[in-house]
Amino acid sequence: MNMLPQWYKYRLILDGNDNDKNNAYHNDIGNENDIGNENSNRNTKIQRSNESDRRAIDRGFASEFECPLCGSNDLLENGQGYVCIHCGGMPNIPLFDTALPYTGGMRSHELDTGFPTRIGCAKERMSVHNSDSAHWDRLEKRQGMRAYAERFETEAKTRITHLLSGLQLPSSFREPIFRALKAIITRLHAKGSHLAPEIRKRVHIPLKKLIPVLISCYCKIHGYIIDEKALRELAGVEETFYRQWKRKIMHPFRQYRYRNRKKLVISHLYRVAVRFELGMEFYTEAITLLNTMWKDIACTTDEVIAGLVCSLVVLMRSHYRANVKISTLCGFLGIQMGTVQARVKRHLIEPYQVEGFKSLVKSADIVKEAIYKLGIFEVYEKEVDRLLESGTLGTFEFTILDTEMRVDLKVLEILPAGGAESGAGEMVGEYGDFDGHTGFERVIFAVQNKVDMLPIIVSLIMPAKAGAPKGVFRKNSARSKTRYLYGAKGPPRLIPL
DNA sequence: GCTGCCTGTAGTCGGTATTA
DNA sequence: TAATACCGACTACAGGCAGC
Repeated sequence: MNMLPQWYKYRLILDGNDNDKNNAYHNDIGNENDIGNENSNRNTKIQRSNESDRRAIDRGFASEFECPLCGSNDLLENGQGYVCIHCGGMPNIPLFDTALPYTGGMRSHELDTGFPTRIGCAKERMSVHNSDSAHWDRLEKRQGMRAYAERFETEAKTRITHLLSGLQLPSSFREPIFRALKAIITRLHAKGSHLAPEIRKRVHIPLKKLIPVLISCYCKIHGYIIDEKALRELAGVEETFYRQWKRKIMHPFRQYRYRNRKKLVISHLYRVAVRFELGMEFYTEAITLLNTMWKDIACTTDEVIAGLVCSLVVLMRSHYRANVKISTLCGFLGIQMGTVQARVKRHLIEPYQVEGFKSLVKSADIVKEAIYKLGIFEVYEKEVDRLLESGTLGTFEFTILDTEMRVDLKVLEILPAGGAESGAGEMVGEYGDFDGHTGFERVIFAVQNKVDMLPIIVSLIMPAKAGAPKGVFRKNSARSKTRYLYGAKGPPRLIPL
């Protein structure tokens, strides 16, 4: 305590439980203002003023000279401010406020002057004490309002910052969350609140409880996934309160009720693709699956939808399973694997009546079979398995002409992975046929890159023009896809065709 | 208040990596 | 090589919530 500044001793003297300290304070005020020897009526008025003064000052100082994080009074002064010696918190207490020059015409009780004064200047107090107590009470009320607003902002922002840093969320969330906090408090006490008037009058929620709920809601609205259990533990708020007020706070937010859910889910898909280095191929396939299944799976939370879609793509493409575990993926999205398993069974296995499903990973083949029944993905791996079993080998090339989309299966040239300009590929399997008369539209190659010897699946999808000569197709109507087959490490690499 | 659905939790099992 | 730790997966069960 000896490290605190001289004027902080007033805080010690102002301790209301110590009569000696009170007397010392009263004497101090009395001497300063030279009002100690007036008539009894005036003494009573002064005493009441001093008492209310003391209470007002105490209220103002109580939070500012305590560490907002741990509540300790042991603050260490340094060159820029004060630091709590227990937790290292830095209360927002400036040593001196020199930003605003004093002008004699200003009165410290005026709102919007920006002065951090508490009880006015000595001259002002003198004039007030010598006049009427109503004026004094009015001043005190105004000062109290401003002190509360400052204390509220300091405490709220400190708590928000503490929780954001604990959850490793961007510090840029602080201001919008603080604005939302003020809006929520206004809303809770407003006439138009959804709460009944008699309840509204009694609503007084400690910031300690309200802020974590608000942070959760803000992250939910903006598509950020947080560990709510960690948030509750960090803030020290009970689960029952948290759940109840989360619903109450979320309800009035039109922004949340009418949010673009699909857009938020897609943002989750992108985060998964980046986090697990699955590449844009995973991302686009997940979006395709999401769009196809959206009507069936939309009746649940955004994170569960994202987890369901990502899990399905991972289970469908075996090369992804080397990079990501389903449980890890679910953990990343803040959901449980059991939830995804129940969704898969409900929305995929049961509708398509696929037999033999036991569990998510163990029955990956069953899941894959059900996904193929959606009709949106090519059955690459099954087809290529058959290619490899056939043992067809040979060297092929293809050329694509500018004027017409002509595909010749005798010609094959692929660009090697890694962006090299060109390189010959050795075909390890070949499947399919095309015929402009019959309309067969897909050709699948299994090729082996000579650079890293990885098997790569190449698919050409060519809508055939009825009646056209064999091998001639509509211009710009062909599209191609590539797939790695087995054992690919690292992000998938696409081979441009 | 009941019911069914959705979601999360905790216990358990099995496979794999690590260490003595 | 055996013991141990860790991780992923599975499953039963409990709690919350909305609809009736």
